Amino acid sequence: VSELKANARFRGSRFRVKTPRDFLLHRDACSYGYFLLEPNRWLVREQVFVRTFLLGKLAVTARIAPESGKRGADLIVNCDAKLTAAQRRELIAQLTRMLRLDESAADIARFHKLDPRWKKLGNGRLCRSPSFFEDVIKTVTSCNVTWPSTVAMNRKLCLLLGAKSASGHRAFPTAAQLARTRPQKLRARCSVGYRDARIVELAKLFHTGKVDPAWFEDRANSDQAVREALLELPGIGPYAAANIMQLLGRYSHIALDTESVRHGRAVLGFTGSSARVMKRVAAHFEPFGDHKFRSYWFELRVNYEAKAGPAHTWDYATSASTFTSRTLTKDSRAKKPG
DNA sequence: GGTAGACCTGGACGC
DNA sequence: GCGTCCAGGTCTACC
Repeated sequence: VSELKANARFRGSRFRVKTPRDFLLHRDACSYGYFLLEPNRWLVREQVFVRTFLLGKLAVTARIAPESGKRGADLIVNCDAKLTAAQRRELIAQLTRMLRLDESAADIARFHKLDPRWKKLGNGRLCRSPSFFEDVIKTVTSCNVTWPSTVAMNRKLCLLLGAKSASGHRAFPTAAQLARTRPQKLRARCSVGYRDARIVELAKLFHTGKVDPAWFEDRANSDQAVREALLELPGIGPYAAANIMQLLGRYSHIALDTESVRHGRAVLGFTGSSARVMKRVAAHFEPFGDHKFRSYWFELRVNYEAKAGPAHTWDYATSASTFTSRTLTKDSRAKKPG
């Protein structure tokens, strides 16, 4: 019954989107933890991705499902509103960025040539946000907190500021919206703590054009230049910069954090201080060169999935509690599911 | 250049 | 139910 009701709300525009020949929605959408963060929803039972997009001023919720279970199947998109041709193009552009549909099978094959461990499964694409801005804010909400807090911050940000679609879902706040929000309000209503001023400051930098997403997305700029520019931003340190770089499709740096240390000790068998283990983890992935983040990330995921099941069986409702309980490790709380 | 401590929130734990 | 402890990355001050 609930499924029927859900479908009834998505009787707006319906269209199909081409995917690369190796693409699988359940694998490539659930490839990085951001698929569990609002306004993204992964419906485990239906294996459908739901997300509210902002198209100009219109918030539109879309249900995205593969036409079949085969690799490279078209995606069928059902919206809760009628879209103009321009709005449809914009939604497809955002979906393309999010699911990395512009990363071809040949691009993924280059990664597999360097690290053949993931060739059979086809792992390569890492899910991200429809915009650079959302990726930056989501990264800030993942710093210095455990996963349930990151989930809560994103949920509350959408609830407080996100535009509402016809089916009642919320979009992610825009830079303009966050830029005119008082930090104290963010802290009180969204549980962002001391990140309040940093989030508003970041939003102002984007809103005023002092941060130009096009510059960061431009492949002509070197990884080093992009990294240095990211480190100039408030709330962005070495971990956040490396994470945002991988979200930009630049995999030459590993986002080293406490999970890296846990992995170094538990899986790679490294010993010594945290700083020493971290250095050894960095050295361990050095042979993977410009693809090292992906090698690192998919290696981490092997452990997550061994303990919590395949990522496409993780849903929003249970992920927060799942990843805070001690089901993943005996001696540490898992922080960032992938 | 390296390091210690403050910054917040929420889960775990002991009582 | 309450209080305490702890995890988590960035930033600033200090050596």
